[in-house]
Amino acid sequence: MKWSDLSENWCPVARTLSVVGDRWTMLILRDCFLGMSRFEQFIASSGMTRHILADRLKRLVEAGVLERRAYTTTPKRFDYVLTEKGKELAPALLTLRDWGKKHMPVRRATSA
Amino acid sequence: MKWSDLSENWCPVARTLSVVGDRWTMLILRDCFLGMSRFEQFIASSGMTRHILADRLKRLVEAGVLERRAYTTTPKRFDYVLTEKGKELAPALLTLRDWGKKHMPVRRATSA
DNA sequence: GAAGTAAGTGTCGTTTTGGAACTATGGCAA
DNA sequence: TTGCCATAGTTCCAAAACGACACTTACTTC
Repeated sequence: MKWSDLSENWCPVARTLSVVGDRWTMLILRDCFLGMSRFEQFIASSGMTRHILADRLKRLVEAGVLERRAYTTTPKRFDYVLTEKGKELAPALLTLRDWGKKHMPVRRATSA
Repeated sequence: MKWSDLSENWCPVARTLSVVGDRWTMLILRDCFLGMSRFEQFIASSGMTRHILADRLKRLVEAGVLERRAYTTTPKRFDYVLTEKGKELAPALLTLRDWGKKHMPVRRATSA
């Protein structure tokens, strides 16, 4: 893997993937679109490890897709919210969702 | 990573990602849409290692996104071509491309 | 019969990941 | 004012995935 090498690739698809080309990253974004914004929420929702979540959030903030905003100063707690750039990933998530609905039916429900 | 665990997830986005939620996988699909179909072509185009390419192709074939077709029987050579299911990922690739064009400008060209 | 091509495998050392515990800071409650 | 809980991470270790590159197999061509 050369995460960052892709960011200067001639191909815009590759450049996009340098930011969101990771299963966990996409799931974080999905959760953001569902209204989540906090570390523990992402953990509970996605099943990823705290380690990876911390790493992916950092990358997304660096990439300008999410913004890290303190919502309390005293114990220093943060919200992660979509920037305009991040919000414009909605169509991508929606096409992935549509494809999944059509081509990846669930055989047995895992929760609902 | 729990590649396969996601395939039965309640969320269609997650299920889709269980198949294509990987930077290399997406790049292979991009190349397919650009008309490529052979091992060495993918290698030359994407810069991934043969090891990973072999693995991802196998997964994509298992997922029904690509079809592995022998184009010579004597030395056993194969083409990897998009199935209908695979072709329907085009909108997803296009939205990723559009986002990349808009939000991930190239600072310096790497090849062209 | 030596070299080239296509499609992988094998090996090996380095990264990344998964899992779980640990830290820091403050709230609340007894 | 000690103890427990919540949030947002960080640290540690073992296991899995990855990157680089050589090697294989089965032809073809020179």
